[in-house]
Amino acid sequence: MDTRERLIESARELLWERGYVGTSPKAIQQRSGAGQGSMYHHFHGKPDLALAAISRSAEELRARAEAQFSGPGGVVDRITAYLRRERDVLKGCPVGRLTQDPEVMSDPALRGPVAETFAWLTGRLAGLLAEGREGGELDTRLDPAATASALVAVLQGGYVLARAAGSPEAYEQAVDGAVGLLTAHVRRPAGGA
Amino acid sequence: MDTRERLIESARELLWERGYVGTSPKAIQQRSGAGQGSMYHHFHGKPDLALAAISRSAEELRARAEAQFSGPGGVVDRITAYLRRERDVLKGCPVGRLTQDPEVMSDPALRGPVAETFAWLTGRLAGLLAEGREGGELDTRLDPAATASALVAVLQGGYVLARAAGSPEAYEQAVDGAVGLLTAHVRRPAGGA
DNA sequence: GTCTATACATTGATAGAC
DNA sequence: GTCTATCAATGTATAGAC
Repeated sequence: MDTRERLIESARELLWERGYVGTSPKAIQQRSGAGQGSMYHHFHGKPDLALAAISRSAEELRARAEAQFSGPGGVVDRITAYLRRERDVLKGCPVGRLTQDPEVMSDPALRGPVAETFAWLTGRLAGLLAEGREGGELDTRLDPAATASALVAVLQGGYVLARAAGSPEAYEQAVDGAVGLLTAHVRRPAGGA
Repeated sequence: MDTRERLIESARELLWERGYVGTSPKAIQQRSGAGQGSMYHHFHGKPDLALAAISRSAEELRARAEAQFSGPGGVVDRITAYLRRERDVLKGCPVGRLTQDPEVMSDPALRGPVAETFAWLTGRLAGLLAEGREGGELDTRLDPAATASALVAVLQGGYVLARAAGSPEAYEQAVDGAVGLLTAHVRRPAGGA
């Protein structure tokens, strides 16, 4: 991994752990093993490097989610697999975390990837739910868009509960609750993969 | 309002807007109109003042929630009223926000009020749901504890979605989705206040 | 109780040698 | 491309006068 790459990966880790305000260029340099001048050679400054890091985290989140959404099984199976996928629960969501950072939200360039990620995620889930409803797997009374938002919110809020409690179980309980509520809307099992 | 009080209120606002790492003693002093020495006379330092501010925000959240929980109507009415209560959605949750702050979570004193708040909130909601189930208002298949966690998570995650989208509508959509899912578990309308 | 002065570390960046 | 100065501003306090 070259210097530029190490800088991006170190910035990603630190943004995840400490957010934008809590992450200094110096800390990024030390974690990556790069010197002062090296960082400023590859990037214009902290915002520029942060943009590279945020964009990559957003892409990664999307790719990992898509892997579950396009997997085998019925719509409810795939959504449940996504919710229950193994996660670093106590570390929180590397993208959702950034919504709490005023400096990220006030900079359109940094904010862009965050906004796009959640727009895509809720849209993709809404599409799956609509598919399940049309295929007869889900109750017709279920509102795909609203339900999709609620499911993404349970994930993001589950991280908050887990961090507050200091235990991943709080996340799992929230997901159990969401899956339990969703299950009441299942009309018939999926027709298999 | 005396100086000590103005310091606490200014710290509360800044912690809400910018988090612990993003809030400097200097900024608190300027917002409150107090001088350097004045702040260090009333508090031992930043963590001490932050503890006072966090404790008060936690108490306030609890009081406001309890006002809805002990209000009129059936269990589902009261929970829905709580979820749909008017909120400064784009500002986020003053307590939940702190879970993203590594310096808050690593200090047991600062973390305490945050952990207690969410433990109380999910417990209180679980109690209401259990009450609704025993009274015949809710389906017996509904798991009170898991559902309570999911509802609190929808709130916290709804804030994240709203901030990402830059609009309170994202929060409202998530709440609509949660209420829609919960409604499927209602067996009969509540017996009135 | 409040003020001003002082202090020392960190932040975010630039300059210029190599 | 990377390194070592250097820098002005900010962060988080302490000291001591009033």
